[in-house]
Amino acid sequence: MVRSTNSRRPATLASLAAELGVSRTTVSNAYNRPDQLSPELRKRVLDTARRLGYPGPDPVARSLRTRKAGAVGLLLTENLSYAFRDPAAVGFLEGLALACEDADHGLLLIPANPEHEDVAAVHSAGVDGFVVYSVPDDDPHLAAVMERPVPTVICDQPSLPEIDRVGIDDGAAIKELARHLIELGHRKIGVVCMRLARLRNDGPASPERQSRANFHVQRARLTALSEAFAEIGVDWEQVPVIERFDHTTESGGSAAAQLMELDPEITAIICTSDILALGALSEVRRQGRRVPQDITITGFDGIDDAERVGLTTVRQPVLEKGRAAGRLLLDSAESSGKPREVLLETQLVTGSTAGSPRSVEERWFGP
Amino acid sequence: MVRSTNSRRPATLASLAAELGVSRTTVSNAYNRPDQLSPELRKRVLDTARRLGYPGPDPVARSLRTRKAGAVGLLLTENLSYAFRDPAAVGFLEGLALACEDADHGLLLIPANPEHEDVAAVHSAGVDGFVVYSVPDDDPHLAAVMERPVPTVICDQPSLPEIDRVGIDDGAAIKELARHLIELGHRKIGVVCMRLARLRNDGPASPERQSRANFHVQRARLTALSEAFAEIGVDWEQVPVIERFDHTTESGGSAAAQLMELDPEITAIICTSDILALGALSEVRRQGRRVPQDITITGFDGIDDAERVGLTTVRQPVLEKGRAAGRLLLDSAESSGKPREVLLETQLVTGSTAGSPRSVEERWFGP
DNA sequence: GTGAAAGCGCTAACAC
DNA sequence: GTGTTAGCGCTTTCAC
Repeated sequence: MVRSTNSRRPATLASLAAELGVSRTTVSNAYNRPDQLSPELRKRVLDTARRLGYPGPDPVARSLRTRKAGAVGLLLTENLSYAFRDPAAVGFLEGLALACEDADHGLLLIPANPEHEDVAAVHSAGVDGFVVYSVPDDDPHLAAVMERPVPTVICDQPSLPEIDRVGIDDGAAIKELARHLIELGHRKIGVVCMRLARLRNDGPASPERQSRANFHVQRARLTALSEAFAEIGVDWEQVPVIERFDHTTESGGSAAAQLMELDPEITAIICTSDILALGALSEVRRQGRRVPQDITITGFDGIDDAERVGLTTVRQPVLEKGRAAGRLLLDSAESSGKPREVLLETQLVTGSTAGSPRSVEERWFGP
Repeated sequence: MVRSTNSRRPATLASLAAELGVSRTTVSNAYNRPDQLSPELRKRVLDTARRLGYPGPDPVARSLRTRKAGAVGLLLTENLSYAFRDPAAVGFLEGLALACEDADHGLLLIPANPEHEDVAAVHSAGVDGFVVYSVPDDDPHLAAVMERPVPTVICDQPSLPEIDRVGIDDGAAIKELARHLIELGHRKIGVVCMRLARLRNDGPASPERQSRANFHVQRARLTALSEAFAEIGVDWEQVPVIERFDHTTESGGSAAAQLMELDPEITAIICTSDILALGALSEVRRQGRRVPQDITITGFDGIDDAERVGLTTVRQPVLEKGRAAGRLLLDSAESSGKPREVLLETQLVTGSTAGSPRSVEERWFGP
């Protein structure tokens, strides 16, 4: 196997045609419409192409002409490499890749560093459409995507009126979880949540900040929690909510610590992701507390590691989300104008990290 | 945020220029060379663009003109979605994504289903270069990549004389592992390896098949093992090697079972990947044998799960491999003609799954 | 079954 | 600082 040449592109469709003494159309047909010319001629074309080191029609030129790139662009909130760190994101990617593969499309990961406002990468992506995965509603990259005259599907957030979307019912899902905790008897809880805005903020999130969150999913979950607990008379103003910018177990751990220091009386820590919950779990145990006897911890997502340690959480079909997003995008032909929305089912997973809170007496004097 | 229009592309650089009564160059400059025109004019151009719903220069047309796509293509052995299942592949992807991000390039995952011979996806990828990750030397997609007149870097396999490559010294790495087992006293071993050719084969791999393997990495490891054991007088012809096509823990488990049935006397199972080893571990334990007291098991890669369970293995820097491959490709300008090779360091990880074999007496009558 | 003509939308010299 | 010219390499009616 020898590389034809390392130098400058040697031959074009036109030069090949000239060499052969046929028209460009014929050469083009040899590649794209074999039935439009005699097998002999086609063979002659292809053979000469090999001899001249002609690599076949240039994909970019073809794209320009056909107005198809054969690729789907993916925009993520985070550094590209982050996408490979978060199991939920990896699951989503897998599903999306599956859908692309089925439709013979490539998947272009777009470098959209959230720290930078530079949206050039979005502008220069040669794609037939975009999938946007969980970005803040004021993300400049998202705005750039919306400007591109190609179909777009958003997964999770934001929820835009005109745009196809796939997601879950975040509110309903976490409400089910909240009711589970309420039934167990929890009244004093604390919350650890992911970033609520594009600017870093690590610490307590006031109710104002919560309701002003630029991440629709986080906002929906917090709102639903407040509603669920309001139903039993808990004043949400008194519920500590700790925000973390980085989505890591370390963040989850430090947030849990901060929470317990802020209000030692809480009997449960609700985390808006499994990653955060896993970190909280470690931290709580490091402090010598038992779960769930001393404190209850819950997550969200249903990643493998969570199930492995028996975390009480909400399982969402991340792979299906990716696949649904890809399908929606690649079926855009059928899009009859009105935006479509796909809501996937979630499932409460009652693990071993949630239990009934002990009474204050029990806490101090044993069961 | 409103999508300018959902209909057909409304404006082009030319129509914008006409509308403004300026030349196309000026409009182009407004986007690409702000310093080439007055700020006022630029503003007027951009404003009119917004008004007309002009989304900025078409990326494909620009690519055609500039001969740059701003993207790197990635070719994998497996279905795209597999890449997200294998932790080693995910690590590689992360590294590669990092390198691409640094260079403001996108990463295009190319759908190259190994079951199909259809290489159209390779032909239609608008990229500035390819990274090829661990494919068999007779892969038709690889051949298609080699035909494209763009730089290419291969990671792991195959090892082609003309092409830049990044990898590890597979032979040396596994030899170190082999010597470790030899020192522990193992003489009767069995091997579980990954696929050796493009066609499915699940079962024993003869020495001929081993040396004819289309996967350079597997071949190198098997050869090195045979050499290491030859040094102490072990006849490699007698060493059972079980091949598995699918790279899963299930495969590892069934292969281990097959191995033990084939030769109940083996005291160690060397697996050529952690995934296979993890599967072997489960199977062996399921059969009631203790590791390492009853049998020794080793892996290769150093994935998180392996370290978690204390697998004796070889750690290789998967993320660094991805990053190195990306850098090599994106630095191709500096490529002075002669192919470059980057070999990364590996490290023997002595975990808790390798120990001294018990004597036959001990096996039957206890220690 | 084959060819001629007409661009797809853009950028880069170079001249003004 | 702005415009003119000349393609980048290809596909696609539509005649022949």
